[in-house]
Amino acid sequence: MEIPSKYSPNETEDRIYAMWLEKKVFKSLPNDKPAYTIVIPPPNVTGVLHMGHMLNNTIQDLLIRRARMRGFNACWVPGTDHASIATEAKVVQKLRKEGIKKSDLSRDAFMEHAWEWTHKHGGIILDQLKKLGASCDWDRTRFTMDPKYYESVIDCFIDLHKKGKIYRGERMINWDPAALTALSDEEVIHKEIQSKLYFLKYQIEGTTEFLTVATTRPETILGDTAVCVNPKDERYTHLHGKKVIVPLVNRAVPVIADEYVEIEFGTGCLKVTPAHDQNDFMLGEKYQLEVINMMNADGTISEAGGMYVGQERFAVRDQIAKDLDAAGLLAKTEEHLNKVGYSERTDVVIEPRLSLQWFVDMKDLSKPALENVMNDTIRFFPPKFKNSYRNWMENIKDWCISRQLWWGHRIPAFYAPDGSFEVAKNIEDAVAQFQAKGASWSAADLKQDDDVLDTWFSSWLWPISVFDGFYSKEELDYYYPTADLVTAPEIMFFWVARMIVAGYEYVGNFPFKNVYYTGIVRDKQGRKMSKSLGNSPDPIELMQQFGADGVRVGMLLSSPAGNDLPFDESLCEQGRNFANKIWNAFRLVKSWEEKIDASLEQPESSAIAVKWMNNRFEQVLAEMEDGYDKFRISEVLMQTYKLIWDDFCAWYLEMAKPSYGKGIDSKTYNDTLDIFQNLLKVLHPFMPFLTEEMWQHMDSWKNESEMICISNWPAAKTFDANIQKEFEEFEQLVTEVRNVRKKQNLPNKEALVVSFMKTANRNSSFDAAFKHLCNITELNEVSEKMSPSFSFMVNGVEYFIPYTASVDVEAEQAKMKEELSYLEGFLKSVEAKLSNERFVQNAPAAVLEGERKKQSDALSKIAAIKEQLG
RNA sequence: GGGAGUUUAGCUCAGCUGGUUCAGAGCAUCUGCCUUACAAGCAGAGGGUCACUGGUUCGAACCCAGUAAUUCCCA
Repeated sequence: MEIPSKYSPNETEDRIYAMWLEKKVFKSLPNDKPAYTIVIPPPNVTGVLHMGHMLNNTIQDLLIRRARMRGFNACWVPGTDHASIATEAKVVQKLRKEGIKKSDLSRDAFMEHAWEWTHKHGGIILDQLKKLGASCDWDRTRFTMDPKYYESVIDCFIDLHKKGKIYRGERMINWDPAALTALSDEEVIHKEIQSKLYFLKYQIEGTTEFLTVATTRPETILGDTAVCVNPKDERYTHLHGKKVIVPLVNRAVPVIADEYVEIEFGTGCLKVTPAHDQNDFMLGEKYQLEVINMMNADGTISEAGGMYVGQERFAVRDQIAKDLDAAGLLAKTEEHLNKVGYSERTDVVIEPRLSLQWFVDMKDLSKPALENVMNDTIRFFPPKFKNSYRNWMENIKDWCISRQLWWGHRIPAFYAPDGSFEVAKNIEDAVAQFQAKGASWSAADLKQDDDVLDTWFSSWLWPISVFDGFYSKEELDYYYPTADLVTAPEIMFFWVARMIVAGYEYVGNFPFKNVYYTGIVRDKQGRKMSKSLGNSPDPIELMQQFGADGVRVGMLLSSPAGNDLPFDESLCEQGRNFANKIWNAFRLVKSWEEKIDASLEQPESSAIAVKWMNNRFEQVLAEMEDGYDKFRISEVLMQTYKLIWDDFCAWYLEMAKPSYGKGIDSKTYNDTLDIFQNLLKVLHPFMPFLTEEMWQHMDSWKNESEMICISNWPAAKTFDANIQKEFEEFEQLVTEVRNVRKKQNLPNKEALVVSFMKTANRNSSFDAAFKHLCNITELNEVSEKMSPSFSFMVNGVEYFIPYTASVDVEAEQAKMKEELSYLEGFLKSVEAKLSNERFVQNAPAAVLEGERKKQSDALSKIAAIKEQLG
């Protein structure tokens, strides 16, 4: 069979993936084996694959594939998130393009559109993950709005409400005036904005004096109900208890004194607008101030504002500044840098708004979640994230979970006409609950809460609900807690922390053992990849260009946990080249199949090569296992890369390769296949398609296991560090000979004679391989130095290769002199150290010995060069 | 304003308990090769004031203090 010299992933990958699916190798059901479970961070149901997903899912696939090969019952649960606000925004946008306004639709009609959209776009991302090679158990695909999942979210709400952990209250929340919904603190992005500080003049009642107040939001004077100064501020002591007139509005409001006010900021006077600022609200409660809600939900001025009614908030800001100025009530304006909150989804400025919302009381719920991360019951990689986790958890605030949206889990609260309500699973239960309390409302009287729950209020149950854990313990007991969670640090608070909270509350145990935080994928200029910048490559195109394996390697080559990944297509190219390298190694070994000569004994050079390569494999395997334990994924990949490219291809295969036209002995051939097989196994998690394709081409491998993805991970064996030391000596020797060949322009075809100075310490293990690799006919021991000849020292032994006619003797001598002066300098520094009494007294024996060896090596090299120079 | 990081070769990063793993890797670069697996390759080579300033130590990329640059999180 002819195998092409270039590996073409496009022809291979779909075929291999189809085989895996057909053989159901990713399927997991509880059995006798230990479980190894990962739940996917569910992408938005209508999302498309971006580079962040690629990184994230490559890592998950790598972990799950390795676990599968190590004999675990590996279960990777895929699924999607309904992404309440994000999806609803997309649907609203789509309807708008069709000329339909959301406000013109009934809730049911809107939901129909939303489901239609979900069915049309949902699941695309999961198909894209298949291209990547993701070995999910697709039969388990979950969606956060699946009927059973939906039910678990509602039951969770009801349960927490019963426990008194969920309450309804009027609070200052973050209001998105574009999406017309409340947002959690985590959905607000603070940006530093150059804005203006307006200095407004408030007349002191009954005088002609004015008090100047600085504000960034002059339009909110419409809602002013007090002015506050610091009690320690002597400038204003005389005003305590007085009243001032709000400019333009002409309302008299009290001057109150509270430590909250910063004396240094602005004029030291603060206007208090309890309905439109978090801190003002607090002051309002403390001093029982009137609350004037002067803004509508959409950010326009309300009737209560009394002026500018119906106008947009920022237009009013400009207008009111002009009007104040015209009235002589604007003292001045200053440029001012301040932080303004923006909606994560709609990017409009958030309004603090007073409204009735549902909250989860997080104080007690969060305690076990904090404790068990701090004591490493749940481990974070990298651990530095424990700090910010603790910071957040120690200052945790109640979680606003209601959203004024339709797409999501509708809050199970039913209101009676008198305003009382019951939290219940359905309207019948609600009626019964009312009746139990003596209120005889019928179903027709009741109205369910219009709002839905925050998306994260469903995804925080993900590791439980994907196993139907609220209704059956069977799968939960087997798969939970899961092994690893792979996610972005950005959603540590949104999601990771809350899953831990829910885990302890509902299962009494952590949801995952390890959390691996990936970095953010950035472009070459260090910018975050985003749609608006257009700097994100299309993952599907990348995979077409470099193969899924190439892209996987590219993603993992430089992504230590928690570090950002500066992405560059050339990394994928490196991955593709690596695939091709292995492919060609395979072609070589495959070609030996027909060259096996049973009459041949295994040559000594091959025997040592096999011995070394096996030993080397064990050594690197041990390093790799250690790397995996520490989640140092890119290091493990690099170790694998070098093991295959350098050790196996560049050294082993060259040593084991028969001379041109010669056959190969069957022992070397079989040994090579065994080595190759192990290499493919440890490579498989990184490059699943390539390794599976090669596996399928080799019958003897298929005898062990039908597919590499379900073969057995190599068991670690002991290794001998000495063999590696001897090899490194041999490596140096080969390099020296190659250099001599190069200097003399001697091709490898021309055989050489090499001599070495007689010594007791020389190790000859690799001599056969040395002769084979460097085409050396004779390796002679001599007792006198040869001249004229090239000479070099390897581990204290001096080697000689006679000059040929073409050598530039003077240039050679100049080089030797240079080397000599370097060595003499080096020797000096070593001797200086050794003559330092305090060093000799304090340094440990091993270090001292090392220095003495440096000294003696340098001395002998110097002697050799001097002799050579004559 | 509070907190957490980062700074080592042109680029991306290792460097774990202060000392032979100590200045390293991959990529890129340069030189020579289409050598019978692979030019998506092979062989060889060059490249660093470990951000800066001080300190501790026989000894510092590593520990301490300060400075600068930079990233992120929280308010």
